Amino acid sequence: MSAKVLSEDLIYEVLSVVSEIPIGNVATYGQIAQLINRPKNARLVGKVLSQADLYGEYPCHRVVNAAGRLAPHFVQQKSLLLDEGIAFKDACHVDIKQHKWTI
DNA sequence: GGATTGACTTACG
DNA sequence: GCGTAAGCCAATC
Repeated sequence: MSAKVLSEDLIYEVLSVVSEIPIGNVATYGQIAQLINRPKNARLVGKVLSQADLYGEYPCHRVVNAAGRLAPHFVQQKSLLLDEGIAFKDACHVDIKQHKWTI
């Protein structure tokens, strides 16, 4: 297998999961962290996604935190989610109770 | 190689 | 629901 266990593998796994999030659903960082076999690396997921656009185009806007809040550095996220039919509770909170991605 | 930081999570008050 | 504290891990300085 690959000898790399750092960023490139992490990025590949994270983006692979993110790309599988169906339209109309959102996932949390912790959820993705578990899917890539790293239940404690929720923060790494966010850091990877911050650079994900440099590795390719992925629906990183479908990824929110456990409270359903949007990324503080990703203002366009709201528009992208609205375009996919995601319901918002507030300017910075999606209706995660309704749209949370079930594995 | 230690200290700091970060698109997080959970627990507690 | 919100602020604070603690926990975890990799990248960066």
